[in-house]
Amino acid sequence: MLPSKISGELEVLSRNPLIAMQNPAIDKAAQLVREALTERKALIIVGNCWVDYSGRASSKLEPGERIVIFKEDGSVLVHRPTGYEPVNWQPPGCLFSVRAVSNTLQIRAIRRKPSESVKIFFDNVYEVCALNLVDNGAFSLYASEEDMQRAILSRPSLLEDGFEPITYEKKVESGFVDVYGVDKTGKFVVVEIKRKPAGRAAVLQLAKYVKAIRSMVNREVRGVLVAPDVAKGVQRLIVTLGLEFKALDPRKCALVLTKPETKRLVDFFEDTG
Amino acid sequence: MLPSKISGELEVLSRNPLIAMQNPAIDKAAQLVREALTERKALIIVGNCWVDYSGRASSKLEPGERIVIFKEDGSVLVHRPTGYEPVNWQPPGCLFSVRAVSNTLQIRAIRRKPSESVKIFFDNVYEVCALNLVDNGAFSLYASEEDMQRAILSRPSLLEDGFEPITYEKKVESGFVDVYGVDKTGKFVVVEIKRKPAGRAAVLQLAKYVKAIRSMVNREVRGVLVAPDVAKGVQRLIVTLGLEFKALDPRKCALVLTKPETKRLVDFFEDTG
DNA sequence: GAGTGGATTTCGCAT
DNA sequence: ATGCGAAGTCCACTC
Repeated sequence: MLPSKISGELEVLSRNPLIAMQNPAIDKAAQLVREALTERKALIIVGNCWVDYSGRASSKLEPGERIVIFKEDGSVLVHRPTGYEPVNWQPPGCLFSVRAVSNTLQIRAIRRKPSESVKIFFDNVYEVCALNLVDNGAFSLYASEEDMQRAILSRPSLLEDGFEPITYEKKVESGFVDVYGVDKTGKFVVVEIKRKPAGRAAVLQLAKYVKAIRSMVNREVRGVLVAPDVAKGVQRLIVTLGLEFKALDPRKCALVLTKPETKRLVDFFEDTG
Repeated sequence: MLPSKISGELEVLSRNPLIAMQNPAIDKAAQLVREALTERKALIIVGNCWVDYSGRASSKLEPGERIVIFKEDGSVLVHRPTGYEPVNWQPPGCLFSVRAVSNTLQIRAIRRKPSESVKIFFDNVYEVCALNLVDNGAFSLYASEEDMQRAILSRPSLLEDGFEPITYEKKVESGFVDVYGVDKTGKFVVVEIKRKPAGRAAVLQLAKYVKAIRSMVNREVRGVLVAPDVAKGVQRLIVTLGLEFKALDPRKCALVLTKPETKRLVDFFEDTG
């Protein structure tokens, strides 16, 4: 048995994850492109191209140098040198046709429902990479601050037994309260949520909100800071200002959100308890 | 003066749009990556990597083979071999740091407001492309069917003078009416919109809707087919069924939508008149 | 700078 | 299959 690192490298050598051409002739490029698309490989083409799209809408992209990616599932991305979003694209499930006509590489990607067509024309190809990629790595995303808020609203006992949210993001002067409610003794509770160890700023903000609410209602008002932890020295400040701290791990919130939110909030740390 | 095709190729040769390395050692790859990011070039890295994200939320991506793109504007895309969307990303405006530590290429992309960090680690690089891309090609998108609908609603005179929409996408049995309203003589008008030359199916659908509406109201009901053109032989069918046709170019609709829609609906055919 | 609405949204889950 | 809501949405525009 070889060490996994070594065996992995051998595997990569035998699989040959990459076939690349630099500045190929159009017909050579077309050949590699056709092969890659036929074998459902991922494919990168860099070159000077123009694009016609027709389907739900229509668009035309004049010539320029771009990065075009074809994926194993039949999706297409045309990326300009700037911007997060592709300028043209096609969702997964496309059928392709490839032609080399009068020194122009033409690739058409079509799909049904809705019926859409993207045609890409290259008159200059700088690089073609046909890729045989293996990607089984798990992706896990855990709770955002907003997720923690939803978690508390959907299960108020996360904060404390008997807590009942009244409204959330209540507007006060200079901001919004994350969560706002009443505890089991009838006192108002103002909650400030942080998904990271809370610093001084979070505490001061909470104090400000508590003060604002106190000026509006004639009842006792508690201020509770919810975060996975507090930064060093902040605990003292919390006590000094008459506030409270409740530890809550954002990963735990992720597990609580079992309704539609489950989709992206998967078990990340199984050792969370 | 050289022909533009030739001069363009000379320009490409002198500019050197591509520096590529296949299966480089990690430190060599790091060198090219650092250079490309420093010079604000676009950059493609294909290899085995894992990713940590922390910011609005947090995520972890276990090792696998992916395509990673860095763009001139400081945006980052991590693409798995399938799917339209990047699994991890960073919007434009990032700052980068590159390190090669114990045979691992580490790239960090951070941005402020919101404060976010994406860390990408490669232990195996199959391909690195540093790109010097020139892309000034105009992108134009013109109206979708929905845009045409909005255009008519925002300027009913596109259909005819005196037309007043009542509601749109009115539900009838087996479908929705695109636009529904009253003409200047008080008759009901049912509008069916197509962004391409209308075929028999569109006409028959409109006829069905007209029939459905007639069974619901005690008033005259007109059926108007709106499209840039009608397919061959369909005009007869329209007349036979007692319907009407109104020619409307989707490109014209695009120009009508001058409110927020302007952003993507630019003048595409200046010779539209 | 914050807030609002659209997108060739995409994506995932519900019915 | 269709519809609904969320997204690390992104993006452009308004106040």
